[in-house]
Amino acid sequence: MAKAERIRIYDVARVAGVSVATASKALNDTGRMTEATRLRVKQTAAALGFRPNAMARALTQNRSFTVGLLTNDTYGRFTLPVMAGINEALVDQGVSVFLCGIEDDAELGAVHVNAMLDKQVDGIIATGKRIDRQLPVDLSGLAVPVVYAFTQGPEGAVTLVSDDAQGARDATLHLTAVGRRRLVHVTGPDSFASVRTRAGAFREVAGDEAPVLHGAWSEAWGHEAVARLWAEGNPPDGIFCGNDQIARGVIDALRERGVSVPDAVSVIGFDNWEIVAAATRPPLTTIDMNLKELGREAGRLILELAEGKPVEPGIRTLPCKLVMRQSCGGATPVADKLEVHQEV
Amino acid sequence: MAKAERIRIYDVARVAGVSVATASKALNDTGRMTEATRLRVKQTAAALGFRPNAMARALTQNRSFTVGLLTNDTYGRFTLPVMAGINEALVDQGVSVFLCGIEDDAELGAVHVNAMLDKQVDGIIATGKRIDRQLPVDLSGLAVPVVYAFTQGPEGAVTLVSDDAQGARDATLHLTAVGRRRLVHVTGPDSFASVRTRAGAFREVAGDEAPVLHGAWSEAWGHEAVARLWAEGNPPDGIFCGNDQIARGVIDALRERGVSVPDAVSVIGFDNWEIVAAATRPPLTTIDMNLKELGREAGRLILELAEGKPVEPGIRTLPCKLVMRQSCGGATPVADKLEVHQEV
DNA sequence: CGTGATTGAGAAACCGTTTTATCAAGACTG
DNA sequence: CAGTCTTGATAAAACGGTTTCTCAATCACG
Repeated sequence: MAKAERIRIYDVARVAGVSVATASKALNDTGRMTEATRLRVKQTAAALGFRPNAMARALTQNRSFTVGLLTNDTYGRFTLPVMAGINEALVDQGVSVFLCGIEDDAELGAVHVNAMLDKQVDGIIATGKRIDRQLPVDLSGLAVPVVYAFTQGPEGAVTLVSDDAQGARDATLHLTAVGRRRLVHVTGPDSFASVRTRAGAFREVAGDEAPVLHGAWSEAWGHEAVARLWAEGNPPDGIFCGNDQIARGVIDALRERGVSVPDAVSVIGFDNWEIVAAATRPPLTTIDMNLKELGREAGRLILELAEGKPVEPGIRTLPCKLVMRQSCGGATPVADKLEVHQEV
Repeated sequence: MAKAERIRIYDVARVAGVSVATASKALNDTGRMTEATRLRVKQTAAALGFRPNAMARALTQNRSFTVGLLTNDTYGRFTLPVMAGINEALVDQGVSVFLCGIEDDAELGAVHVNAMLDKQVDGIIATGKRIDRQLPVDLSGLAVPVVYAFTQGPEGAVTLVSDDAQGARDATLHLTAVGRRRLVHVTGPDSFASVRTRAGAFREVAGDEAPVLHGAWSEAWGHEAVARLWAEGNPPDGIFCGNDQIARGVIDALRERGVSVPDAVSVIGFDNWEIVAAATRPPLTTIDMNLKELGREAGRLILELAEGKPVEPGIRTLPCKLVMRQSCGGATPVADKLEVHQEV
């Protein structure tokens, strides 16, 4: 469509019969001039299909309308929803996002950070796959603002995390709400902060004696946990799993044992990884961490920082929400697609 | 670390006792000068920690060292490996990647494309979740080069796809290699070009009469297909599935029926979606589409195009490769992590 | 009606590079 | 030794915008 030569502001000015200075001011709604002139310039620009060269603009304003997103989450399980939220918050402002996957390689991280800085990013958002670990790069003392989303930042940084405690509490409360009394929590390794937080919240609701089983973040561990629980007497009637993969393993194992979900046992997961949660039989009731909203918020914050507005440092906690499907019984099952995309 | 003021080339020039022109040429290995001068400038630049302002550079060279990646694959199943490859090919060249998810929204697509063009991207790579569909944006006649990776481009475009036929052939051959004779193909909807290609290749090897069952791309369909196949007499002893999710459904259904995989039946998938393939019991032998390599190639091509080098248009086909795990028997099972990351 | 304040618009400087054109000095050439 | 060729380096002009000054024309006011 648009071919060869790009329209420059110079062209707009000439056609509109004004100087470039006036044209610039007209288009940016700055400076003083007749409303008529401003309108004429704007219409001319629109008619000519003028799109300002972002590079030139960046050079003078020292703003590139670009932010960098750094992640070490290769599969994108966490990064993609966050990214979607960020983009959503920024696209209207004309801000684009550089995505850089850096594995856990410090050197690669440094390379990418430098590339970003060279490109004059207005800010950097760091995100990861684990809330209690820092990325293998030092982002402190950079000339640009940094926001940490779903990964740990240094003291005094602006950090966004989802509310593990509230999510775990809601999950456990949901189990009690559907009438379960013998609750257990099957979760990941004790070394994860979020595991400890969730386990704490679980016991807050289920009682200090309620069992918590630690293992890997895998379906296999879900199977094994069920084997253990059913080997002892008095198996649970409500299982809160640390993530959806464990939950899937648990549900599969229960079916293999002939234990009905949700009739005999309710199972609830954590993450709302749709690809897993929707494939379990029955579909998994789980906790959604609202990562997209977290991304949106991160986008908003980095923008404010980039514009020089003051942002209070510290950890901001965003609520999780319960997504009801059919693995807990009790509630009316909701159509999957609907529920998942229903968020505001 | 690096604080307040950035070092400009002006500073380097002053300290090195040369003009900015000389400094620029020294650092870019252009122009004529004593080797001594060149070296002195370079050393000064290094000592001062000079990093050129990419915006300013972009303005003169009309190259931003930036490319846009457009995708409609929300889950990142296909996009992320492609992206990883692209980044790998480009990071050494100092090129960064804008990632834009555009769902299937034409308007959103246009917004993002325009944002990219404003930022003077050197090229755009379009990728998607389906090889036979175009993205809902028109990228033809743009001022910048475009490469299509794993998505359909218009006539005469530079397009990269994985070799569905070869992959399907290899999968089927593998089933025969482990001694299977009654083969079936359980795959996705007939409307997908890759489904038809793979089915064709399957029959090429397995015989024209070999059954092909079409359904959804889901575990549920895998279950149902098994139910159907075992309802009739003479069930298959080798099943080639159109993707890993179907394969997982098939394997689960077989276990529920007490049919041993791989003793009684061999199952092979397609995609090598590790999160699925590694979680099936037994782990899934499957076909890897080499998406990362596809991304690398896309990166290389877009770079050549951006540099004005001639690139022959047309469709380039990259080979798939067989990833052996344990669902087919026959071969020595390979440790999962090893196999997956072993690629060159 | 003269004078100071306000308004609308433009000229020019600037942002940090690259690149082109220019130029002085030294190296050949005949 | 005068004239031409190289060579190494520089000044200045881009690149495409934004922003700061400056200034003439209009307006308000006593």
